[in-house]
Amino acid sequence: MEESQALAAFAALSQETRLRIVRLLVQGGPEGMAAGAIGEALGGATTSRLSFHLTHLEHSGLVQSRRDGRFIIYSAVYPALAELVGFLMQDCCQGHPEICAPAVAALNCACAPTPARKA
Amino acid sequence: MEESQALAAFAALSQETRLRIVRLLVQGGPEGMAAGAIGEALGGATTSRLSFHLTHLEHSGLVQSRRDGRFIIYSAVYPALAELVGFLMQDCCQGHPEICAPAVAALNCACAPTPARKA
DNA sequence: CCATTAATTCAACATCTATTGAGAGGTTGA
DNA sequence: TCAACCTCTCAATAGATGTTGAATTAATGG
Repeated sequence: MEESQALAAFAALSQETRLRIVRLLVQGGPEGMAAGAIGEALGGATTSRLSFHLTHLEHSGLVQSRRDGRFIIYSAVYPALAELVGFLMQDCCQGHPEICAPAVAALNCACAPTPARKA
Repeated sequence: MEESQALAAFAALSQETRLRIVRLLVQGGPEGMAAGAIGEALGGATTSRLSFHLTHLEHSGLVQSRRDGRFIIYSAVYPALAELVGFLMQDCCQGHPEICAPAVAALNCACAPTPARKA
């Protein structure tokens, strides 16, 4: 992953509305959600504001969209999120896993088994 | 982790100089690096600019500092980084690990054994 | 105690970013 | 085709952020 992409992604995540959208879509799974549904879930966001942030997120590569009839469905781009995390934590423990192992354990994701969980 | 902390952290990471500093410190381990050494490693950054960004990072919680004689040593706060990632990816697979497992595998960190590595 | 080294603070300026409200583009079913 | 619906685009404004250079604080050694 290139630095410029990472910067764009972090910039996208540094805004309240956008961070909420990304977390919503991450939890929403691959099916995604229509723009209107996202707006309802967030509450109190004009359509133009929402559109601005969704476009921003799409340009950052963290979110993708497809049209379904009148709706535009947005969904999280999981590989992009993972690459971003990988870019940030690259070479985090230089042969000394004990340094960051407890930190990584905090990931608390069912699909990233930690030594503690022994999966 | 609270949303406001996450927003501050992502904002900190969305700036070129600061992202480079964090990655440098992540790779630098718990011992940390003096402000001057960080400046040299980055190349071409005035001391005031560097100080501005280091202070910004410290306020965000991603980096901590301690004085050692004339030097001020900065180091990464690993648990904060992990919490941030956890906050972003929370409930990313709602019982369907196959959705984000390949993504998480991209983490590529020796201290986060993936199913593929069977550690 | 003075000179030197290390790093921070401050104010001013330029730049970037988000919000708002009005209007326009596509899509569907009658 | 028309009306209803969902969403996007645009220009103006207000607010937040980064850079610069000069001055300042703090610690060390002679």
